[in-house]
Amino acid sequence: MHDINAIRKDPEAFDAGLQKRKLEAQSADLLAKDDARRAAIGVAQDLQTKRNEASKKIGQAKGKGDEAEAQRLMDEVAGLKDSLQQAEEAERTLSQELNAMLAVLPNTLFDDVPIGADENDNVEVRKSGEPKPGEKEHFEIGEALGMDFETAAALSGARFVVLRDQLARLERALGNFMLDLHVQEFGYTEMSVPVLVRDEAMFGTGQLPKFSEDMFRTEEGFWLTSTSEVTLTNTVREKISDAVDLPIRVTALTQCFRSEAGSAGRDTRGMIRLHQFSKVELVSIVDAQSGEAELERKTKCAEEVLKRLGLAYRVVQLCSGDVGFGARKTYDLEVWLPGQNAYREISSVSYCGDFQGRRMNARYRAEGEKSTHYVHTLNGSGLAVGRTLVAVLENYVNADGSVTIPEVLQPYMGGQTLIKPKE
RNA sequence: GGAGAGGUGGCUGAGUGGUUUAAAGCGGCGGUCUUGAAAACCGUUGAGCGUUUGCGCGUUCCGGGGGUUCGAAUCCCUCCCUCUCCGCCA
Repeated sequence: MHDINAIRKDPEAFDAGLQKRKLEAQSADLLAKDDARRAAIGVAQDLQTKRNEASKKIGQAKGKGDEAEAQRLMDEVAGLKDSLQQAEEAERTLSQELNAMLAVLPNTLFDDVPIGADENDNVEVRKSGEPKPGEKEHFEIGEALGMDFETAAALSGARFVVLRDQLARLERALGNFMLDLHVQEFGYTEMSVPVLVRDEAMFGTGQLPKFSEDMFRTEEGFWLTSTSEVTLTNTVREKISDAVDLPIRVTALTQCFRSEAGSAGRDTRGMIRLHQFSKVELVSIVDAQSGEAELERKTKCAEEVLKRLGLAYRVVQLCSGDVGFGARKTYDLEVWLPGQNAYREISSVSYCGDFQGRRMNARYRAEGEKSTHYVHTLNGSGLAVGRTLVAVLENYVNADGSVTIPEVLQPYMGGQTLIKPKE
């Protein structure tokens, strides 16, 4: 959510920011609405002042037992009520209209975000590891090991998967390994959170009101979280934190649910793009000064998972056309998939400034300061577990169809070093 | 699912239609005293919005939203949440 005061102060800068997102200038419309709103507030407040003064006098007269005087005063302000209600209604309506306009505007990009149309214009920042050649895609490798799309289709339809036996355990091993790394070495606090949330939580992180069609909703009105960014970030909703408690770094391994409404025909085979997948999420709540450093730190935390798994990857900075709605700056981690002969997104790490903090009304109080500030938020995958499983299969497959278990995962697999197709 | 009780500031908690401000306590901050600290005592301490160069002035907020009234924390409607008992249940 944007700060209308900031827009009023520098409308040109705001419109320039929208233009970088390929959106029309809107400051004129917003400020016109804001002017009307503030005028309405002034009118309503004047009437409230009159009413309060009159009511006080009536109370005093009644206290003295002077009913005639009280009645005279009441007659005097009889007309006030209607005009006050109208003024309050006008103020309410205008505020709601302004908020509705602001709620659908994306965050302002940082100056260093490169201009571009889509993911093809993203800029490579660094690379790690040597991309290997390979022939088989993960679903070809996985078939013999317990990756079962037919059964999943019978249960739930397209874009679901059933993992059996050693693959199921490998998925669990990956999740546990990631959580342990972030908790033990990077100071994140592990959380177990709901996957069903209310409208307010989805609004706070920016999924609502604009992206309702990307998510699933229950008949009771709950939303299934598309990422635990929603729950982890909203833990500070409507709260005022002490600056000494920042940064708050939290992580969770949850199932994520996405309708994939706009992606028909993309990644239809395999487990790259599913309606349900598990992901380890990393969220930070920080003060206004620490955001950019935290973005670099979090990116490194996510990268470390890939390094320890021995997977080649690259870091790209998203261009203006690819940065998400709530973010000011985003790094994607792309893992090398030999079967696809390509780097594919496996993590996305974003700095949102105070955009979500303002939507959540989440604030902090700096030491020695009386006033409050909105918290700054960051989120990133650390990593998408399903896609990491894909990467392990394609990078560690052997000629006989078996898959070597990366060393760091072996303790999580009971010491097992290899998973083999059934005879 | 049935019945009942509740939601008040950072925390505890009083306040059932009015007479200046949501009492009081705790916690926080400042001060007095002290070599220093503790204790005691004194003072101070909510979040927004509008307006103003500023001091300030005004206004809203007692779970959310509406309503009744000249006037609402207090009365009415509605939604959300918490707790207790019963039922069901991993």
